[in-house]
Amino acid sequence: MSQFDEHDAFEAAAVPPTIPLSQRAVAARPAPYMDDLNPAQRAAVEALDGPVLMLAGAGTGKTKALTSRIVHLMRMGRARPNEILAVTFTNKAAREMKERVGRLLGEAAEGMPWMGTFHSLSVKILRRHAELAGLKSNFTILDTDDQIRLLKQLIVAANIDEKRWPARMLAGMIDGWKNRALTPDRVPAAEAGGYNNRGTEIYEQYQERLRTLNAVDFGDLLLHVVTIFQKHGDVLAQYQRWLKYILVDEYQDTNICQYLWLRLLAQGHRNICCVGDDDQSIYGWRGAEVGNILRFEKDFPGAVVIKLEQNYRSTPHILAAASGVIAGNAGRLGKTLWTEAEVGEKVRLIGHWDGDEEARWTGEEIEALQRGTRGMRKYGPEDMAILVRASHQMRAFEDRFLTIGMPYRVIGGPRFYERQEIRDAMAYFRLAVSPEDDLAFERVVNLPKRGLGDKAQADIQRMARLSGMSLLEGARELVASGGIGGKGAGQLRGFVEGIDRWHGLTLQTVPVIGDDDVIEGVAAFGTAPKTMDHVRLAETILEESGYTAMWQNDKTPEAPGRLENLKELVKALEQFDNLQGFLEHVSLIMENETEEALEKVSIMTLHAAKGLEFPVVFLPGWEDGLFPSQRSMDESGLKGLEEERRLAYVGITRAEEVCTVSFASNRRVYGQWQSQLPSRFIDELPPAHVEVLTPPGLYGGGYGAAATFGASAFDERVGKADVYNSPGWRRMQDRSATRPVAQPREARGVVIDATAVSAFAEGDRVFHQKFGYGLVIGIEGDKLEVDFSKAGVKRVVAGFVVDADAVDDVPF
DNA sequence: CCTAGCTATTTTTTT
DNA sequence: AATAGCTAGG
Repeated sequence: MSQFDEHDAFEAAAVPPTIPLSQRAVAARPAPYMDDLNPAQRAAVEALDGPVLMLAGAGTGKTKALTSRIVHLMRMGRARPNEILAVTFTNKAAREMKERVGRLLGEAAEGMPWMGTFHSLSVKILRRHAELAGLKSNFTILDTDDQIRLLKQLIVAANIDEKRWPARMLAGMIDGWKNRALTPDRVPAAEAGGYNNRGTEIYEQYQERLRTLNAVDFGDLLLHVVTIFQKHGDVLAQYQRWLKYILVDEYQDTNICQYLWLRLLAQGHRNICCVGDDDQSIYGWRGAEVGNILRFEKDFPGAVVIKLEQNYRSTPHILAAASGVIAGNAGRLGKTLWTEAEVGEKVRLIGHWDGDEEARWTGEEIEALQRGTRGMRKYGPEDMAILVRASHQMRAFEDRFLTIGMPYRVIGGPRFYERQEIRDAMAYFRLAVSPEDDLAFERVVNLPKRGLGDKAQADIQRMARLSGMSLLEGARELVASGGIGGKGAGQLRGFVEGIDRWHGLTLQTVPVIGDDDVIEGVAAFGTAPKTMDHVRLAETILEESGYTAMWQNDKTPEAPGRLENLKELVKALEQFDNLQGFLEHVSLIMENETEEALEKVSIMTLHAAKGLEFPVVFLPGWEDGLFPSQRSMDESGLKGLEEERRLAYVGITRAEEVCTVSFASNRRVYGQWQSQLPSRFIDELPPAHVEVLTPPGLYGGGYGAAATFGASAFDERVGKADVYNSPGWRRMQDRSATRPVAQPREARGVVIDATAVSAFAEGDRVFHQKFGYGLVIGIEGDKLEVDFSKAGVKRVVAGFVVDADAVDDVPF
C-alpha cells in the first residue's frame, strides 16, 4: 500500500542510491558481507520490508545479522544512512554497532545520525521540539540525586512524613509510571494510594516544578517524545516520513513507553525489525515488558519471525544445561539452540560449607585451570569470570583473590559520574553554564562549608520565591538587602560573585588551543585572562570555589582518590569543545570505562554479564533465597521466579567451554549466619549434562555437613517434608555416590566438623582455616574469641575451628 | 553549625 | 557486617 508509494517517492528524491531500484534483482549477486552468514542470518538480513522479529538466542550472531542488515539496506539502495533508525539500550551497544557497520562498509559509518540509545535519540528529538513540552531547547537533564532532592522538598512541603513515605520510593513509583507512559492524569486510581493519597498530586507538582526549572528526568526524555508524537500528528508524520527503516536491539528489554515510541514511528513505513531473545529478559524489575516481544506478531500483523538458533559460543553440554533450565518457564516463544562444537566438559556442580570456602575453592580452581592441571587446556585469568546474583557476593571473592594474589577486575559497581565529588564538581560547572540552575545551587552553596546552614538556605529560598527569581538572584538580593548577618554574608557574597565571574568566562571561552603555554603565560602575569579555554575554566572554578582545597584538607583515606577523580574529570573535558557539550554528554553517558581485561579474572553480576562471553565461567551462590532471590519471588511471584530462571539461563550461556555452578550450605546474610539450600535451579539442570565435583575438605561422607541444613527453615520456605527429600539434595547424593571423590587431586584444608560447637574451652589451642593457630580466650554461645598468633584476636564461629591437635591428623 | 554516635536498612542497573 | 542517614549535644 502507501508503503510502496513512499519508497518510490524516496527513490526519486534520494541522492543517487548505490543501486537503482530497477536493477535490484540483478544486484542481488553475493555481497561480501553476506558471505559468512548462515541461512537464518541471511534470511534475517534479506527480509527488508515489513515487520520482522529476529529471535536471536544467546551466541547466535545477532549483532552480525543486525549490522549486516543495515549495510544491506544501504547497499540495496533502500535507504540512505540518515533514513535508518537503529536503537539500542546502552551507549556501548550503540558504539559497537557503529564500529561494525563501519567495518562492513569499509569506511566510517558517518552520517548515521539516528543510531543511538533510546535516551540519546530522544534528547535529539526533544531539543528540536522542546516548546511542545513546555520546555526550552536547552533544558537540563537531572540525575537521580537531583530528582530525589526535589521530591523530598515537595513531600515535606505537602506535610507528609518523609520517613514513612521516603522520597526514594516515590521516585521509584514515578519512574515506574513513566516507564508505562503514564502522565499524572493517567495514573490508575488504584495505584494512587500511599503518600496520604497524594502520590499523583505530588507527581503532578513534580512535573510542574521540572518545567519551571527547564529540566527533565530520564523517564521524561522518552515520555515527552511519546506525548509530542501523540499530540502533534504533523511532527510525528515528519519523523515517520524520514525514518524509513527501524531496527531495535534487545527488544525484550523495552518498556511500555519505549514500545509506544517505536510503534508510533514504525506506523509510517511499517519497516521495523526487532531483535531480541525472550529468554534473556532480565530487566522486568525496572519496567521491561517481556510481553512486548511475546506480542510482536499481534502488534505488527504480517510479521516475519526468523529464529537464529545456531550457537557459535558454547559447547553442547553447556547449551543443553541452559536449555534444560529455561524449559521450566511457561509462555516462551521457544527456540532450540544447537551447535557444531565439540562435546567438551559437562557443567560442573559443587557444594561448599560456606561462602568463604566457596571463594577459596574457586580461587584454587582458577589457579589449577591456569596451570592446566584439570585435564583441560590452559586458561589465562582474562578467560575466566565469576558471575554473581547480587553484588555483595563479590566481596568474598575479592578478599580471597587479594590474599592469594590473583589479579581481578570488577565490572559494574559505582560509576564514575555517580561519585559524590564528580557530581559536586558537575554542579559547579552547571552553575557556571546556567546560573539559574537551582538544584545545582542548592547542592554546592554550602560545599565546602561556608557557614550557610539550613537557616541561611531557607532565607535564600524565601527571598527567591518572593520575587520569582532563581536562587542565585535570591541570594544576591539577600546580600544586598542585608537580610543575612555576620560571617555568612561575606561568604555568600563571595559565592555569588564567583558564579557571576565563572558564568562570564563561559560566555567567552575559546576553544582549546594547542599551545597551553600561552594561556599559562597569561595566567602567570596575575591578570585574570580575558578568555580562557574551558578546561582551564573548570580548574579555575574548582580552585576558586575552594572545592579542591576541601578535599586537600580532608584527612580521610578516600580523599586522595577523590582528588584523583577530579583530575580525571578535568582531563575528560579536553575532548569537548565547551562545558555545555560536556554536561550534555555526561548526563547521558553514565557508564564506566571498564578496566583493561588483560590478565585479570572478571567479577560481575549476572546482569552486567549479559552480552559478554568467557571460556570459563563460575556461577556461585546457587542457593534458594539468594538465587532465585527471595525478594524477587516475594514481590513478583511466579513472574519473578521466571525472570530469575532467565537469569540462570543468561549465566550458563555466558560460558564457552567450562561452566561451574556452586552453592554453599551456610552463608552470612545481613550479618547473620543462615543455613542455605541448593537452588531449585540446580534440580533443573539435566543430570546427563552435569558432573558433580566433591570439594576437598569434605571427605568420604561428602555432604555430611548438610546435616546442619535447617530443616525447619526449609519447611517454612519451600513447604516440603524435609531436607533429605529435596530433589536437588537427593540427586546430589546419588551423583556423588556414582562418582565418588571426583577431584581430590589438590585437596587441601581441614575436615570441618560443625557439630563441635561446644567442644572448646578457654585456653584450648585451635586451628582456623583462614587465620591459622590461636588460643581460645572467650566463649559466647557458638562464637569463640580466639587470639590467633598471626591474625590477632578475632571472633569466629566455633564450627570454623578445629582442635589444633587434630589438625596434624588431617592430610593437607 | 558541626560531629560523634546511634539506628534502620540492605537486589539486580541503564539512561 | 557495613553503611547511610539522622538526632542530640557541644
